[in-house]
Amino acid sequence: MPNLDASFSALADPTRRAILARLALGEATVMELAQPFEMTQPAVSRHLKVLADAGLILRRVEGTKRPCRLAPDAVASIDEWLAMLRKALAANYDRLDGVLAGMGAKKHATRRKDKR
Amino acid sequence: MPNLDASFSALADPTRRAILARLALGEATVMELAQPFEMTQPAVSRHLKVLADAGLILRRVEGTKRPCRLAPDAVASIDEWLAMLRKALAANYDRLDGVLAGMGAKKHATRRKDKR
DNA sequence: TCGTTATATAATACATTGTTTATATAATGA
DNA sequence: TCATTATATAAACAATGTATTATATAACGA
Repeated sequence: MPNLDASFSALADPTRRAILARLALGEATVMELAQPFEMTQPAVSRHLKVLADAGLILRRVEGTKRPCRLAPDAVASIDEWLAMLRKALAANYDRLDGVLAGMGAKKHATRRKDKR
Repeated sequence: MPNLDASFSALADPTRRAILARLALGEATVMELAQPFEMTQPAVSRHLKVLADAGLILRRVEGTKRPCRLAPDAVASIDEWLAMLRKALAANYDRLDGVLAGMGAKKHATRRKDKR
């Protein structure tokens, strides 16, 4: 299983997510990806390398082309981690609900946007 | 819904994921979080700000403390995006399976680790 | 009110990342 | 074999992000 550092780091970049979204529509070569994204080919190649290293995409060789596609089990490991959070949320939420209600600080969570 | 850029960027950092994992065990104050992670308090504060801005955690005020906890719907928006990938994978995988099989390039994906 | 505790902010040093241009490599077709 | 197409790599650099120390602020307890 690919490591989470690489996976999330890869997904953290909007360009790479856009690339994945594009690949969700089907296989695409590097040039095909470079066009809609208004970036140079080397830039896309670099992003693809990041995605590949993270195990999010797979590449095959077809002549001089290297069509990319989404990696089947990429999402799985990410899901696993998120499942941990999900589970914790389910548990903590209820628990805290009581705690918070009991101290009058209920929905009053005091979240400061950025303050000053 | 929080934006994905912020969410994934926040999750991309191992320290922040560790903090979330810690928070999965229950609420914790800044100092409580700072201890196990062997970092200075300001560093943790900064990470918490990132997590809060990304909508991944909530903070409430309790005296001089500011206990943090996981945000209930944080995972949701991330899941939505991943669902898109998941769906695409389900669709593309089958489709490509045929394509690949039909051109002898099957499992031969040629993924270069880092080459040289 | 004063010292302490809990946390945030500022200034700064440093590492990482993303982009570009230029160039290399590798397969294709004439 | 030569020009072309598709992609990768290198070098350079700007932009970001992260960690640290020093300092500010705010609530608490004596």
